[in-house]
Amino acid sequence: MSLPHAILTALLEKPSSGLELTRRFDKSIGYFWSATHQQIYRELGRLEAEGHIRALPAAQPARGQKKNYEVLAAGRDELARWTAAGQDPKPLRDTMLLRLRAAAVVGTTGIETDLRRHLALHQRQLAEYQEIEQRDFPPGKDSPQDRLHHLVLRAGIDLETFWTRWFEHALEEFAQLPGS
Amino acid sequence: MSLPHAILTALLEKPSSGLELTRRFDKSIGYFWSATHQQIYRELGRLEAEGHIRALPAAQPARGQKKNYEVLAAGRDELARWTAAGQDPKPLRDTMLLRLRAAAVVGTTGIETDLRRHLALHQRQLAEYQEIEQRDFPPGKDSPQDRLHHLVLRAGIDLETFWTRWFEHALEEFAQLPGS
DNA sequence: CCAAACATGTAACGGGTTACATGATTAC
DNA sequence: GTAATCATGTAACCCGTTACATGTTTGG
Repeated sequence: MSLPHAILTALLEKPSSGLELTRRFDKSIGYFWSATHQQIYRELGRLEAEGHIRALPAAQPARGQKKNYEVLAAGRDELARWTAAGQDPKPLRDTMLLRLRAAAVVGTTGIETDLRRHLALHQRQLAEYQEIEQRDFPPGKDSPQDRLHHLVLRAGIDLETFWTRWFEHALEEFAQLPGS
Repeated sequence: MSLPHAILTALLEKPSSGLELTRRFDKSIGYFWSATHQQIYRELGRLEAEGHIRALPAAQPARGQKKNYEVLAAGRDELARWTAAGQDPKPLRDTMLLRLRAAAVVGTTGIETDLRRHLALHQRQLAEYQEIEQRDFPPGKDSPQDRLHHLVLRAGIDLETFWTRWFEHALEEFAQLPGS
């Protein structure tokens, strides 16, 4: 139950239409909570039915017609409630780690190529985050909002740093493995 | 489509019944791919129907009766194929980061307690992983299987290390935030 | 005018989660 | 004998994914 709250957050930051939200979920909030346009439209419908958001007037309820949404007081309250409520962290679920475990049984043939590819992807993501940091968080900016946003970005940067190092280490190990 | 392959891996490591698998998914493989007993039974049924595993004979097909499964050649082949095939990494999806982003809009009231709780949980998980490392991976052990298992465990240790540091950093930031 | 891009949806499916159901074995 | 535990399942629901459908505006 996080997608509706991701949408509420995005709409509070800036009222938008479904497609605009989809675009914003390709970056920004999407960096730690991705969603497709189908999910977003489905959820916008529910949020509107629950009275958490409303379509701005002057928007015809027709297909192919842009509909802008804004958050209502009830929606803001719900988001505040959800944000403050305790939640357990989700257990890790990582396919690559599972594949390495499987490789210990059925052999490592073919994985190394994908290890290299994943390393490159994580390096690229890291570079992207670092650019955002330099562009959006110069030393002067430190309003409470900026500090929170920077904290979140820091998590992304440090996570990608961890993964790039780990994949490098993994490839070193593979180089020492017999029959590779 | 990873759960069947997690199960195949577990069954190749050691033939088991559904409940034994469930127990093993609470540790070991479950550290990076968790599953409930309902998921496991559903998937065991499918894997058997597809001819990837079979129930060992001398097991009555009755309710409440233990059924041990072993992997067939077709199952091993499928696991090898899946392990070698290229797969894209899943985008990050983290509730706590989303909550911090929401907190930048609706206020930070109430989150700090949960930050502390999560920090403690990650510290505990880290300690557990470190115990496993000391117990299962003494300097001498370095067969290819051991190296792969150790590599996976290393990912867990380094990930939890990252999270503990990040939560500590987050709490420092919160200490400097006005109105906390 | 027509193709591309914009914009909003519907339908179907599969995996993960939760609640519940049922039979067999063991401990007291 | 009966309560707890072991063991295997069924059913319903929600979310994420994929494929497809439909209408509108804009550029050439």
